Amino acid sequence: MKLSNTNQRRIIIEELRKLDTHPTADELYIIVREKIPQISLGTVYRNLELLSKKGQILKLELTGKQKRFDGNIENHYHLRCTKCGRVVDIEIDDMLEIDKKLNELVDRLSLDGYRLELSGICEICKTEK
Amino acid sequence: MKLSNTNQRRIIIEELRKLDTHPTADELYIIVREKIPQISLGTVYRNLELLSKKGQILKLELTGKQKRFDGNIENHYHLRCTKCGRVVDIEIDDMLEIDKKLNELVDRLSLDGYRLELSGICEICKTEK
DNA sequence: TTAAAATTTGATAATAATTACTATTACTCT
DNA sequence: AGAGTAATAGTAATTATTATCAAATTTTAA
Ligand SMILES: [Mn+2]
Ligand SMILES: [Mn+2]
Ligand SMILES: [Zn+2]
Ligand SMILES: [Zn+2]
Repeated sequence: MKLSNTNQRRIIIEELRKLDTHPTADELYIIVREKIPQISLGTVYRNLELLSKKGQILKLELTGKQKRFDGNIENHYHLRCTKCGRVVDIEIDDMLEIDKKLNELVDRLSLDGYRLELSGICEICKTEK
Repeated sequence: MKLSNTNQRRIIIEELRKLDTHPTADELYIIVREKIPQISLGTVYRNLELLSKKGQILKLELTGKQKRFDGNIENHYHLRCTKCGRVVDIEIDDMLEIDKKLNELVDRLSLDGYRLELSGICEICKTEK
């Protein structure tokens, strides 16, 4: 099935792509309402789900009860801050090697993939005493 | 605060330790009711939460909406089956190396830890059909 | 041993996050 | 433009989990 071009859908992707905060559906809903005040929360949920199925965005099912979404579909890793709960992108060279090893494992065992989540204190929490 | 010795708590740990299926709270509730028919679901939730905080069991927050629990607190890895949804233990030599690398990373960046979940078809689904 | 203090329980209510439903509206394709 | 398909807003329902609280059980310590 192909996706129609609706205003709602376009704004949802646009606004998500502006963020690096990995918002939850309700967080993005608040932002999108500034552009389309009458949009419903269900529409945001529905589209985030659809878009992630189509591979246009990422759905992050990490620890914590709410799903989060990411407009950046490049292969990268996330750190969940144990203090503030933020999910932040992590850029480490070592990851390349670990990623390689994990992909080898996945290939050899004919698996689908893996999900890796680091946890610790984020940079923001580190700097602000 | 120390935990009292209640019959409910004892049976919950006992039954969980007999399983390698990583049951959800409601799945374990059904099993425990065979020993203590009047036990309430809230008691099962409460105790699983407490016991995991005390480190006596593991709480697995993997993909999927329900939390799962594990009586085996040894360091080991899990595979979520994309077909049947089961969570199964995975025993692979490679994991040792990957684990080592990940722990090095965690140490060097002063993180807390990491969470890794593999996904693919489990052995049971592979053999049947 | 016993009684007060602390903890836990079962029952139930409440909450949080997500999904389902549906009449109406918007897109798409010709 | 008009038929056919898909999506929307608004709302209800569902699912998983947590909270509340009086009664029961367990612990502590006299
Ligand atoms: Mn990201
Ligand atoms: Mn296990
Ligand atoms: Zn933080
Ligand atoms: Zn399976």
